[in-house]
This record gives sequence, structure tokens and C-alpha cells, in this order.
Amino acid sequence: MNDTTPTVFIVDDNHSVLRSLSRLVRQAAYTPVTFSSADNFLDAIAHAPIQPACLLLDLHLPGMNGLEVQKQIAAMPAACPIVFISGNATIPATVQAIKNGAVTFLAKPFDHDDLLKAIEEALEKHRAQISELTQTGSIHERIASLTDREREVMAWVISGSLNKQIAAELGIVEKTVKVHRARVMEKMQAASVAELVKLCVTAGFESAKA
Amino acid sequence: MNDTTPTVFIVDDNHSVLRSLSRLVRQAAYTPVTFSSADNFLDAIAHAPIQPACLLLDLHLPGMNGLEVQKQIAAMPAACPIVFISGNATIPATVQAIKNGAVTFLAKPFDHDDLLKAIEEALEKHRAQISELTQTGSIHERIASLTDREREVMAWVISGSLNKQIAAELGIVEKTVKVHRARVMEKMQAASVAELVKLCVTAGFESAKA
DNA sequence: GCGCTTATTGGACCAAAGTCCAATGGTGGG
DNA sequence: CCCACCATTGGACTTTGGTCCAATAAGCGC
Repeated sequence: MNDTTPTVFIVDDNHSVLRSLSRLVRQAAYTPVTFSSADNFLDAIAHAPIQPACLLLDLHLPGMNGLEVQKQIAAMPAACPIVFISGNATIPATVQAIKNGAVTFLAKPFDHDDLLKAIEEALEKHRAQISELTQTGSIHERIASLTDREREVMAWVISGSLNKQIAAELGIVEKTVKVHRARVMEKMQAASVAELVKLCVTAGFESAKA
Repeated sequence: MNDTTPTVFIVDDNHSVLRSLSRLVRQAAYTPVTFSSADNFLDAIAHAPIQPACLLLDLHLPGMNGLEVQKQIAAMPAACPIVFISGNATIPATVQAIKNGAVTFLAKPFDHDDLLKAIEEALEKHRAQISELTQTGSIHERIASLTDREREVMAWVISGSLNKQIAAELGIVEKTVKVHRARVMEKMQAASVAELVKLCVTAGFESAKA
């Protein structure tokens, strides 16, 4: 749980492949966690804590295609990067996998160094992903803590409108706008309009004014 | 020159391939422009006007590898998207091509519809790229029109600093900051700090304050 | 109903920013 | 040497934003 070694998930229907990959991963000082089916893996990570990890995924799986698994994982918030592995991969499948965000695609037989490089790249990518997510997540929490009215006022503020204009737009007095505005700055933990705008930009919060 | 049909560049060392691809492209109402070597192509587009286009590129070229060509094209401002084509492609090459931004990788023999879909995707991508570029280009021009001092002041303004603080930071009087600041707003065509911040964000202009 | 949150407004006051006016000194080019 | 551009500053003034204080009213859950 609290180990400092990153986790490397491995999904393959072939047990001997699973074992050999697992050994390789362990020798590289990572913690391998194996699954013999995609469903098992998806169930397992659905409620798992977020921590640096990556997935070695066989393209050919019984029941579910590897690309399907990829699609489902991508829909999750802290989706872990995927390294595809396949013995008989096609060009179109490879294209699809990479375009959908896979770190790389290794065709068997592959060089062990290539696998380790891919794992390292995937883990680094996931670390960046997680840090990005915690950043924007924090901002989203702050936005969520705003009342509807405050969010509305914020949308006008970051559009560059004056308090007077916002008041007219909302049909209220300028004084009231000031109150909302002060609350927005406080809740968003922004010391200036400039900071507020940047927070909204990184969180994807759109400004008002059509 | 002023044709409204998008250009499709085709680079292949095999003349018969060139002819047949050219015919396909023309039938799809695009304007094919063929090259039998990468160097010819690179020379030709180096000083060509920017307009929606894409490139059908053979992975295997005499002298220069397709991936090399891709790297050189990517270094250009309005780099046109690439659709790779190859008869005997390897998985690693495919991975590399897509990761470097290629629209897709078609293995011969490929379906004609797949090629047309790829071309359409590439052209759409390029249109978006160009429009993005003209947007940020305009902002960069405005930033370039600023004096060094004005740029410096702007960097502090978008960090949320007060005029007083900026003055202290630059060792000048607050009044002077106000003058620079007014010029910045005028030259950047920003009506508010909020707008200024957004302009700087989209242009990648970093704010001050370490 | 009572307490809580939210939205609303008022007044007084201070700080900050924007806007006119005008002026000085340095630097580089023609 | 003069001109253009730039950075700098001063003064006076208005507008805008932020911050205290305090108050009223509507809606909502227990």
C-alpha cells in the first residue's frame, strides 16, 4: 500500500507471459500486479487509490479487445498510461493505440531495455498527470464552493467587466457586486484579478459576455 | 495559387506510385503536388505561402528517412500534417511516426476510403493549426511592438502586482509604472487586466515574480 | 418556528488605477 | 545639430475597487 515503488499492472491471458513479465518488472524494482483478464483489472482499479502506476496490456485478450480496455481506462479521472504488448500486431491497431494515448506499442519479441524505457516513460507521464490533476482538482473544488451567484459574478469579472457593468447585467446594485466579488476572491484564494483569471483558464472556466 | 481546393503534397520515390496517388487525390477534388525526393519537397515548401495542405509521405525514401522528414517539417511554423504510407512498415516506426504527430499511418495495400479519410482529417487539423497560428501570431506581433521596459512592466502586471510593488521592483516611481502600463494596454489592445492576462496566456508570455 | 445560508443593500472611507496636463534627459539616426 | 523615440517624473483629478461597519429578506432543513 504505502510502498514507494511504483506499481506496474500487467494484463495478459497467458500465464507464462504474465510470470515472465512480472519477473522483469520486479527486477527493475517496480511492484508488479497481474491480471489474467481485462475485467479483473478494471474492477480492481475502479476503487483503487491514486498513485503512480502504468499498465502493460496485451492487445489480444479474450472477450475484450485491448483498444476497448484503453477506451474504458481513458474515461477514468486518473487514467494510468498504457504500454501495449502484442505478438502479432497490425499497423492500424498500432496507430489507433498510439493516437488514443498509449505510451508505446511493443511487438514481441521486444528488447527488455525497451520495455523498461517504456515503463519509465509511462510512470513519468502518470506522475505529471497526477500532479496536473491535483492542481486543477483543487481549483475545481474552490469553484464548486462558490454559490451560483458568485460563479456568475466571477464569470463577468474574468471577462474584464467593471463592477458597474456587472451590476447592470445582473440587475443589481454595484455594492452587491462588490460583496460577491470579495467572496469570490476569498473562496478562490486569489490575491488579484490576474490570478483569478489564470485559475479560471487552467480550470477551463469560461468567462461571460457572449 | 488562388485555388480554393486544398493542396495535397505527395512524396514518393516511385513514379508509378506518385502517379496513382496523384490521380486518387485529384479525383477527390484536391490539388496534388508531387515530389520524388524529400529534399525537393522541403525546398519547395520552405518559402511557400501558408494555406491548408497535407502531406502523403512514404516512410522509405532514398537518402532521407521519412521520420527525418517529419522532424524537419515539425520544426517549421505552419507545419502541415503528415499521412505516412509504407509497404513494409515496422511497429516501432509506426509508433514513432504517430507519437511525433502524424495523422495516421497507412500500410499498403490500403483502402482508398481510408486514404481519403486520412487526408480530410489532416486538412482539418491543418486548418485548425493555421487559425490558431494567426491568432497567436497577432498577439506576438503586439508583444513585439512593446519596448523592453513595457514588456517588463506587463510581466509584473499579469502577475497581479500593484503599481506600487512594480515600481519598487523596478526601482522607479509609481507614476512611471502607470505610464508604461497605459502604453501596454493600448499596444496590446486590451481593455482590462483580465483580457491582458488571457492574451499573455494564449501567447505563452510568462509573468514575472519568481 | 429557529437557525443557517444566500442575496441583497446602505454608508463611510481608503487605496489603487486611470487620465488629463506638462516636462526632462538620454540615445541613435539623418 | 535636430528630430524621434524612449524612460522618467510631477501634479491634479476622477473613477474604480476593496474594506470595514451593519441591516433586511427570502428560502430551507430540523
